[in-house]
Amino acid sequence: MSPARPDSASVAAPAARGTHATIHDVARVAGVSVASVSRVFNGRDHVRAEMRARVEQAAAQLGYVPHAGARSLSMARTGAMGVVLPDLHGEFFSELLRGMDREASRRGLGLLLTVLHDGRGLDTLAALRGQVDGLMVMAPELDPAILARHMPRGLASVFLACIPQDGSPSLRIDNRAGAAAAVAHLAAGGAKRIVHISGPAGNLDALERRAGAEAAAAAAGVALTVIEGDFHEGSGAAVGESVAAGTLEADAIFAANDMMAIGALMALKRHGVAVPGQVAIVGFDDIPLSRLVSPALTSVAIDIAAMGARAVAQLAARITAAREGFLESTSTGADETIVPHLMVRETTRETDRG
Amino acid sequence: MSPARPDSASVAAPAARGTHATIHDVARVAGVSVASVSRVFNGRDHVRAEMRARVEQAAAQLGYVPHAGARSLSMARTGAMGVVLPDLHGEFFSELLRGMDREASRRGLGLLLTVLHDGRGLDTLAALRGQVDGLMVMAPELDPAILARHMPRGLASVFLACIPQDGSPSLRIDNRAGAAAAVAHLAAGGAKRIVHISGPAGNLDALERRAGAEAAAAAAGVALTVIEGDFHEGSGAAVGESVAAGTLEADAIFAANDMMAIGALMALKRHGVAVPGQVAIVGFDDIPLSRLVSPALTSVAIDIAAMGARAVAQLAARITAAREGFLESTSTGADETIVPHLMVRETTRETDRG
DNA sequence: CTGAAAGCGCTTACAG
DNA sequence: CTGAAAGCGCTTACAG
Repeated sequence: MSPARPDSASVAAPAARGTHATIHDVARVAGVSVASVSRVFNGRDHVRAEMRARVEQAAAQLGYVPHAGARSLSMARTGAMGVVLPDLHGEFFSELLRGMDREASRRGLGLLLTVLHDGRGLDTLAALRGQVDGLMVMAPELDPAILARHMPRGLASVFLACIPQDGSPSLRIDNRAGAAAAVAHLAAGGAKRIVHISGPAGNLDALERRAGAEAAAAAAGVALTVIEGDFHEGSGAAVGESVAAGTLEADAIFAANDMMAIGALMALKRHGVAVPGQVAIVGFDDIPLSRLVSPALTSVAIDIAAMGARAVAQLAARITAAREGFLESTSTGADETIVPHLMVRETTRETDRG
Repeated sequence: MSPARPDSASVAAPAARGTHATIHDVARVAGVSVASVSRVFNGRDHVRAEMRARVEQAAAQLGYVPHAGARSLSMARTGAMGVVLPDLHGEFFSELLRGMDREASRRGLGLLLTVLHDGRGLDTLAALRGQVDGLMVMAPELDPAILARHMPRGLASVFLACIPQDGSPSLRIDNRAGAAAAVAHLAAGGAKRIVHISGPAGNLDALERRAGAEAAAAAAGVALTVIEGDFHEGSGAAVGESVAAGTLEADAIFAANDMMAIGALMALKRHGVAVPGQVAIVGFDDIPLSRLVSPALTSVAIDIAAMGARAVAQLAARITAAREGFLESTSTGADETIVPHLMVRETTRETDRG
């Protein structure tokens, strides 16, 4: 209705300056109703070939692209899934996202990333309503009650490596079993005094790994000293330094993740301590890097990408179920537990090069 | 209007089953207009304290959360930025996302991820209109013309490491300078026959790095043989094997990225070739891993996270400019070039341990 | 097969 | 300060 800028010489310019053509513009140019334009673009209903041609013509001429936001409002479906992760770094997250993306893009779904910088970001979760169809939440550090309080009510969700709230399915790593396998392996290799570098207190994965390590150590009758780390290389290095200096006695180290294990490994090497000759090492996660350090790191492996893909599949199932009316109280989609396995490499076995 | 399910005993249940309370529900319960509810939640206009209290009461009682989709439709602002990346893996991407997230969450913005699996996914780009406020696109492998054809018209965007289309600003790495520095460093260290493991043909970064390497080799008067790789560890390993076998003569290797450099390094070590004693190695990117392999890899460093953060900042500026009416033809936000620097480590310098 | 109209859940001039 | 109404750009029963 507003007069077109006279200096705009282009064909059938859309309404305002800089603005996109809308479905109304296309309808007007094609001389049909907006309903028909919608039908042509969604292709479910039947439309006459001539109508289709005219609409497609007009759309091409105007450079029309449907507005995803408007569409999702009227269809009550956004085509995106929210991913809520703790502060991201390292290969664990790129692997997880990679797996999620693989499955999501197969289904034509987008991924909306939200990072929780230790707690901050929680309030943005509720704001995700209407922006995503569901949520995948990984928050191993968070008090479940706090997390629960911030979850947008009624939004389908699946929890990764943290305790599920409502009937939401969860994907859990069997941390106990993995840690126990690591310690049993070290004991079988002759270790007598194992140091466990744990994850930060309050982290669920960390707690479970520690419990598994303690159980296995008790079962094998070997000593286990726990030193709290923070999942970063530095805290592993500190332990390595202590062991090299003799402050801390150990013939084996089991770290709650690979980065700490690698930190310890580097520190020991720096001080000329033979690995695994004098001190054997096992990590957890089996990030791609573990294979590349030398000696290559023995680690408890989980298929991180597969876990991401499973999370997407579970969430998709849950969204469908919700749409078809099954209420949320029913736990749709059973929980899944991922059982890790030990990747034995050079840090736990004598190699022929001294 | 539809009769509430009689078995639902909960207080003031929202309209349909499983459905969220809307702004209308809150307005009804609070006994005010929807406009007032909106004002309370947006807090720009003045509202009486008593009104505010009643609305907040009602909202809390109903568990009301504003619908982001509806909001963004009427405000023409989604609060999300689209990130378009090539198939993601490795630390480069987690670093980039980390940097983007840092800046985006500071601004209260979300990140919507779209991965281009070599070309597939391009058609989903247009569908992003109305779902994000702007786009950050990294597509070094794509024909710029093809990319241009698929870009949603009129959506603000910034290009990373690829040629900008319209007046969109771009963030470029000075690949030539970085590669030249690497080769000059090798030549200065005494290398006479350098093998360059390039990235895949058609990749812009790869082309530029190669060009920089060739120029520097010519300038230094040393021989440079180019072998095409694919940016993955395996192709670097293959070159390492050839060098170890003597099929390929080289006293230095410059790889177009770190993963290939590490592949070569591992292969050489496996065959007992001394690094850097017999063959020196330089990589590109300086991913965190480079520091951890042994000997630690000399590499051309770029601050990847900072680059991600800059992209977000540039895009934000561009979105603001577009909103305030500066037309897209004007190139808002100057291009930025990031100059890498050489991180010298053990693969190019004799260490005291033989 | 096609169109007029209502509706998705918000925001925001426009009047009071 | 507050409310009624129009509008954001789509989709989808409902009639024809």
